[in-house]
Amino acid sequence: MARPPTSRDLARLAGVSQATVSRVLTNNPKVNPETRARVLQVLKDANYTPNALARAMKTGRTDTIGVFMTRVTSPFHAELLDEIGRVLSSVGLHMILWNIEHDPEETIADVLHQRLVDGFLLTSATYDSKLHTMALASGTPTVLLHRGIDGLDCDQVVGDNWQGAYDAGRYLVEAGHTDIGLVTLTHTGNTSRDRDLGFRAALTDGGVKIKPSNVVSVGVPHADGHAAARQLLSKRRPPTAIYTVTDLLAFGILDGARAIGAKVPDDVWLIGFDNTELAAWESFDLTSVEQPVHAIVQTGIDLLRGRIADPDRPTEIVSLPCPLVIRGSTANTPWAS
Amino acid sequence: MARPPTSRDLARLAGVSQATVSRVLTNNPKVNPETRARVLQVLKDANYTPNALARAMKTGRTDTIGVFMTRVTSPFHAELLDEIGRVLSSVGLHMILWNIEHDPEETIADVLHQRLVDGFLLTSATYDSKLHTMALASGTPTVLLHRGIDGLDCDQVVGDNWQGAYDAGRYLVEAGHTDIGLVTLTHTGNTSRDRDLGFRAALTDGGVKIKPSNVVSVGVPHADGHAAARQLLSKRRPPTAIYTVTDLLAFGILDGARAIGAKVPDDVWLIGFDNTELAAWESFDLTSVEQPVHAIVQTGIDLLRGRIADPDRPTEIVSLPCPLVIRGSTANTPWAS
DNA sequence: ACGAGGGATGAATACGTATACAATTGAATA
DNA sequence: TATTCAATTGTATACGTATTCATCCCTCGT
Repeated sequence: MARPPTSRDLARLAGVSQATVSRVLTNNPKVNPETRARVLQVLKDANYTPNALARAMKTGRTDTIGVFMTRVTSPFHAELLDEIGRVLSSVGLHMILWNIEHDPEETIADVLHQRLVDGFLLTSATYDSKLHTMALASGTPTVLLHRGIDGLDCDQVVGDNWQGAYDAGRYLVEAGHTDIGLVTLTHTGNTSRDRDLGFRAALTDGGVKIKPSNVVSVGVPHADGHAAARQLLSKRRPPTAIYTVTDLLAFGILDGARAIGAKVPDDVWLIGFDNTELAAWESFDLTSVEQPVHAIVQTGIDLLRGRIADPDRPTEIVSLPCPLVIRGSTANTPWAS
Repeated sequence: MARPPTSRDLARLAGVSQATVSRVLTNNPKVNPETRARVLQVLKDANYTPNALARAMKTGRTDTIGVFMTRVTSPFHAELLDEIGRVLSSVGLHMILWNIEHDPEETIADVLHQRLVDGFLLTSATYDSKLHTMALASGTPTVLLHRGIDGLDCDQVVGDNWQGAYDAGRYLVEAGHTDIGLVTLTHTGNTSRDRDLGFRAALTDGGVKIKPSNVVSVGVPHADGHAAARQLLSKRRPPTAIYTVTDLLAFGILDGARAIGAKVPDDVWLIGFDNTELAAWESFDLTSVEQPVHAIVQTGIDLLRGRIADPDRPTEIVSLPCPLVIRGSTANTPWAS
C-alpha cells in the first residue's frame, strides 16, 4: 500500500467525477440514489478512507480537541483523562494531549495558531498560567474543566468545591470534633482555595475555631502529605481530625500517620477530596468528597461542541454538586463519645 | 483574529514572494541573509505560525504520533503515558491518544488510513487484537511498547519480564519459602505469560514445586487481587509467599490479606511487578520487579523516529532488564528462621 | 410543442504550504 | 567584451478534498 487511493482514483473506478464521490462522502442529498449506491460499493471495495488532512484543510474542522493536563500519574487526573477520552470518542472526536509540565510555553503558543484542533479543554488552569489567556486570544473555542478562573469570560465546568468542603467541615463539627487539622495547597487556583474556604466556613458556622498551628500548606505529591501528617500529629496536642484538599495528600497523610503509630480513625479522622478509585481500596478506606467526573466531562464537552458550532453563544459557567462519601477513615460514631 | 495570516499575506508585507517566505520557514539555505532577516522580522511581528494542516498535506508529515493505550487509570499505564508524553514532547512531536477500550475497532481502522499520524506506539498489544496487524498492514511505522508479540516483524521494546520474574522466584526460594502462591492473569499476552513462566522456572530450578491449588488466574482490577488473596489465604495451609504479575493485583492482594487478618510480611510475603510509584508508599511498601519505563519509552521512540526516517531499516526487538526492588512486603530475614 | 424549471452531474477552484522550474542578476572568466 | 555560472528570487503547480458554478437532461405545464 504505497499510496492510499484518493477520491479521484475511486471516481474514475466508479465512472463518476471526483465531485460526486465527495458528495457521497458528505451525505450531500443532491445525488442520485443509484449513483450513491454504486459509489459506496466502490468505496467499500477499496477500503477507502478520506484523507483527514485534506478534508480538514478544506472545511477548517479537524474533529480533534486539544487537551491540556498536568501530572497524569496523579490518580484523579488519570481518571479525568480516562473520562475525557471516553466522552470524546463517543462523539467522534480525537484528542491531542499536552502535558503543561513537559511542553514549554512556546510550544503551546505555536499550537494555538496552527489550527490543529477545533477546540481546547484545559484541566489545569491556574491564575499564574497564561494558557487560558492565550487560548482565548487565539479565538479557539475553549472550556475550562475541573479548575476554573473567577471572572473569566470562558465556558467553565467545575465541581462545587466550596459546597463539598463545607459539607465535610460540617460533618466533622457535628461529630463533635473541636481540634481539627487542615492541609491545603500552596498552589494558586480557585479549586484548592474553595476547598479551603468552604471548610473554614463550616467550622466557623459550627462555632469551631481552627488553630493556625493546625493548618499546613504543602505541595501536591504524596510525600508532602506524609510530612504534613508528621508535623500535625507530633504536636503536643494533635488534632482529632484532618481534612485535606486532595485524595493524594490524604493518602500521604494516612501513610504518615501510620508511620508514627497513629491509627485512623481511632486516633484521628481523615477526609480527602476527589473520591478517586483508590479511596475505596481497603488500604485507604478513605472518606472523601466526590467530584462528579463523568458529569463534569460530559457537560464540558457538550459546552465545547456547542461553542464550536456557534462561537457567539453566551458563556456558561456550570458548577456541579460534590457529595460527601463516608468510609472507614471517619468512624460513624461521634468521636467525642 | 478572524483568520490567521497566511504565508502569502506576510510575503506581501515583506515585499517578497510566498515561495521565499516558505524557504525561510524551512531553513532553506538558498536565500539571501538580508532577505531572511527581513522576512523573519515580519513573521515575528505578525506572530505568525504556519498552518500545520497545509504543511502536513504537502510534506506528508504531521509530526504527530498515535498512541494506543488501555486503562489509563491503572497506575503503571499512567506512568507509561506520562513518560511517553515527556519524551515525545522533548523531540517536538505531538501525541494523539486513543483508548482501545473506548474506541471501536472500526474507528481505529479508519484512523490508520487517514494519514493523520506519522507513526504508532502500541502499548497494549495482545495476540487476539488485530490492532498491530492493521497498523502494520497500513504501512505506517509502528512500535510495540511494553507488550510484545512473539515472532512479529515489528519493532518492539519490552522489559525482560521472564528474567524479572525469575529473579523474584529465586529470591523467594533462597529465602526458604516452599509453599508459594502465584496470581496470574487470564489475559493473553506474552508480558503476563513471561512473568508467569519465568517465575515458575526459578522455582523449578530451586527444587520448589508449586501446587496447582496455589495458582489463581484473575482479571486485571484491584478487586480481583482482593478475591485471589481471600481464596489463597483461607486455605487450610495457605502459602507463605505470594507473587503476582502486576502491582495493581498486588495492592488488591494486600488489601485482601488485611481484610482477613493476615499480616504482610509476617504471615505472608508479597511481590508485585512494575514497581509503580504507589509501591513505594508506606501503605503498600511493596517489593516489586521494576519496569524501566523511561528506557523503554526512550528506546521505543528512538526506534519509531528511525523507522519514520527510513522505513526499510531492519526490525529491532529490544529487551531491557527488570531489577527486583526489595521493600517491606518481604522481610529481609529468611522466612524459615 | 415549447419554454420553464428542477434534479443530477461535471468542471473548475480554493484551502495554505513546499518545491520544481524558470528567470533575473551580478560576478567571474576567457 | 561576450560567456558561463552561481546565487537569489519569482512563477507555477501539486497535495486531496469540499463546494460553487455551469451544464445537461428530463419532466411538466400552458
